[in-house]
Amino acid sequence: MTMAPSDMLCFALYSAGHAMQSAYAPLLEPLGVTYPQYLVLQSLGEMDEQTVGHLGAGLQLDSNTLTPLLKRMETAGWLSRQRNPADQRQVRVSLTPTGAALLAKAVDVPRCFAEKTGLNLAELGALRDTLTILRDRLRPRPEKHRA
Amino acid sequence: MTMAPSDMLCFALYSAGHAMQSAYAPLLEPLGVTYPQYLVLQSLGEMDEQTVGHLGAGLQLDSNTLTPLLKRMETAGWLSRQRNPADQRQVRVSLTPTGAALLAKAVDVPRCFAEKTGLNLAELGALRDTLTILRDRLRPRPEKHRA
DNA sequence: TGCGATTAAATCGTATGCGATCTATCTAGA
DNA sequence: TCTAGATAGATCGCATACGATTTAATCGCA
Repeated sequence: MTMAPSDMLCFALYSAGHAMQSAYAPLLEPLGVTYPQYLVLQSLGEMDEQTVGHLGAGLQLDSNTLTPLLKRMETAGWLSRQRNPADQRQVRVSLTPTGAALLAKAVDVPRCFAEKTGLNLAELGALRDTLTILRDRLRPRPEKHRA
Repeated sequence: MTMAPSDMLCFALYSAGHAMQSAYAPLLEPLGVTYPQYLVLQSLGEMDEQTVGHLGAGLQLDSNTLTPLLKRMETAGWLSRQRNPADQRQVRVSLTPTGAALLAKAVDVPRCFAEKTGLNLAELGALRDTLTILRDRLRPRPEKHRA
């Protein structure tokens, strides 16, 4: 009796996450991007010129993951990274025309993925909300130095 | 308008999965195991003497991931790997007494995690079922060579 | 019986994630 | 003004994931 329901929830989350990426793979492979790279493109599509930190806040990733990832994407020609002249600590990331074109070619990807899930819009939204709430409970905001 | 609901579902899944592992981390760190290693221990606790392939079927991982992971766990003294004399292609994995003791020390981990989620048993079960269904839709069984 | 097809792991290469630390820069206060 | 502390990224090391390929062993069937 080592297996408890909670246990299975964690595995369900773990394996569903992998399955999600494997479902995205055939959609993204023709474009030559990985799933995390696709998230970066999408995020920059929503708001260009983000700093590494801002991008990381949105994607829940730190610079130790983002910096190498962004450098690979810069090498691929999809984005540019430049220090903020007003604050040299910051690096601003922006889409290149090539990157924007790539993102444009990916417009149908989310819909294709949605079809694979077999869920309707309401179900997709409900599951998303549940997962988002769960995530925010499990990964509390850093809160800086909480008073 | 590049962001569609389906899109956000995938990110919710992605980030919730990471958050889940980060919530497990402080529970597993004292034991010195990673989350995937914990899954292996748990799986062997349910059924000892599994082959790499059987373990992989349960955890949805292939030998390219499992072999190195199992070797690290063998080095740590938690499990043993031996070829099946009846079929030398197979490797049977089993818990050592040390590994079994480690698993025993982890009995409370699932409950601690469940508390962090703030969900009751029914909610945990419902979410698990939804995710499991979704996962199986997204990662169809290999089906061998489908007729 | 013998050999080509299958199967089970292992190996290789690349891309994440992330804890811990380092470096450069900026900011605030004595 | 000058420096201690805070910030933003970058770097390092290690552990997954996984596509592609390789190797060893077994099986199926002429």
